Amino acid sequence: MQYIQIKEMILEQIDGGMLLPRQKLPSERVLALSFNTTRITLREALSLLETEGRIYREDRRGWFISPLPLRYSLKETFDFTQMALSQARLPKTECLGAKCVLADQRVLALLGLAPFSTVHCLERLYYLEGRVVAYGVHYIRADCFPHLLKQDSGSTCEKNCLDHVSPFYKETQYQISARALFGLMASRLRATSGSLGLRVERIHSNQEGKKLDVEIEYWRQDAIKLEFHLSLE
Amino acid sequence: MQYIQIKEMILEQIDGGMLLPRQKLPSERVLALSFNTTRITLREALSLLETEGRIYREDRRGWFISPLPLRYSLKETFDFTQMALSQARLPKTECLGAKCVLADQRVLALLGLAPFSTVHCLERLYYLEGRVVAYGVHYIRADCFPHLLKQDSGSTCEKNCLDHVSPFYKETQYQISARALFGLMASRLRATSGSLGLRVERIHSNQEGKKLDVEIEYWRQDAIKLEFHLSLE
DNA sequence: GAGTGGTCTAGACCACGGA
DNA sequence: CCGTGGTCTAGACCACTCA
Repeated sequence: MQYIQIKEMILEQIDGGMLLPRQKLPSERVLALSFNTTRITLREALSLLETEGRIYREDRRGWFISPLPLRYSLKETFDFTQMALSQARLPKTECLGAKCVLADQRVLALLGLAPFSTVHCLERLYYLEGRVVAYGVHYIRADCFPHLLKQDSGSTCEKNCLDHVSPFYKETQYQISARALFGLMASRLRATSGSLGLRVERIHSNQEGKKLDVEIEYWRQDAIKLEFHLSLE
Repeated sequence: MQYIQIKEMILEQIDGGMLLPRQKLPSERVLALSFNTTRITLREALSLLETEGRIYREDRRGWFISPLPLRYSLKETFDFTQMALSQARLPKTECLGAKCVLADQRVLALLGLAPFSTVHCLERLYYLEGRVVAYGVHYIRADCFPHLLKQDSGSTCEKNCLDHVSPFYKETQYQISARALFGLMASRLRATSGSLGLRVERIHSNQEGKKLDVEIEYWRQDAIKLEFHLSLE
């Protein structure tokens, strides 16, 4: 169980403040040498630290120290910028695209739509202190909000669409699961293919129980800590 | 990316119904041979499937097909038996111990207690169709519920303590995170040391905002899918 | 006691990132 | 172009599980 000891030693360095958040670790070969072992064993130790959320990988770029996770509060609406700022973090949201498209099978099912329905589709990347931490896609029923994207194609993405949609929210349905990140998703997050991510799905319904929109986010595993509270009344 | 293809081939077997839930896969050596590769590469493919929640490991026993995950609804109170039964699953709860102890540092902090406070501590294992899926520990303020364990030491554990405590619940605070399973925790769940688990923490407070108890659960990653809903009023 | 998974060694080649 | 991480080979030993 050599890799456990290696893990502990690296952890000491981190906890001792020798290594700062987002700092790059030495190369695998160098680390393997200094722990007097092979790359395979060394990688075992690194993977363990990755699972524990203490370090993260950027595909082909190396291993880095994880910053403190963002506390992600499960609320009716999701406002990344405000959530980050309130925790003294530096957020950035990048818009990847906003268009009106035919809903695919999965979206049809999630929103309970008839075949060939159209939805507005907004894709975003979320950054903290310059590091990509999540990819999010937002599908909004086009029949309920026909002019959402048409009015001002440029700024709609920056300016939160939520302003138009959220006033109608009555119920919010969450689903959370651990998922492996692959292909496009992985590369958008600069993650190694097959690494673990957290999937957060949020469906909103209005007063009449009609499903208005669905947001799906994929987070880097170490980037968030989920929390929320309920109160009886 | 040979291991991706191997993963896909195994997945086909599972989805094709050739392999049933909780059934054991052939040994790593046999699989490596039949895919004409080495154990290391084969294990890469298996780890990927594990991350995706399609198969799971029992420490030193082998790899098994994952059953469908239990839908875990985040509510004010947690009733494993009822949750499982309502989804046509076969639950079993095993009590590992019930005693009154001095609260350790961590529990003191979680419940906001004064040093040297005592708490009732109940430990349980949760099974589905005979497979261990979670370990849970429940700490309850002893000063608020002094006679909880004294009355009938034997049956208290079976008979849910919740009956005594839950009527006072007013607020519930959840925290969810991905954690690596180690040592005692791993062996209780028959998991390989270092494998991924889901940690669910739940703190209940009463009308006056006083924290009454905290439940901490560690779930095998593939065993549950978290969900919940909110509604505005 | 046979076979298993857990761990480890000592290499290798390739494609990509960054200078 | 160099060094990196991603991937892979071909073995080995040990402690444990299970029949």
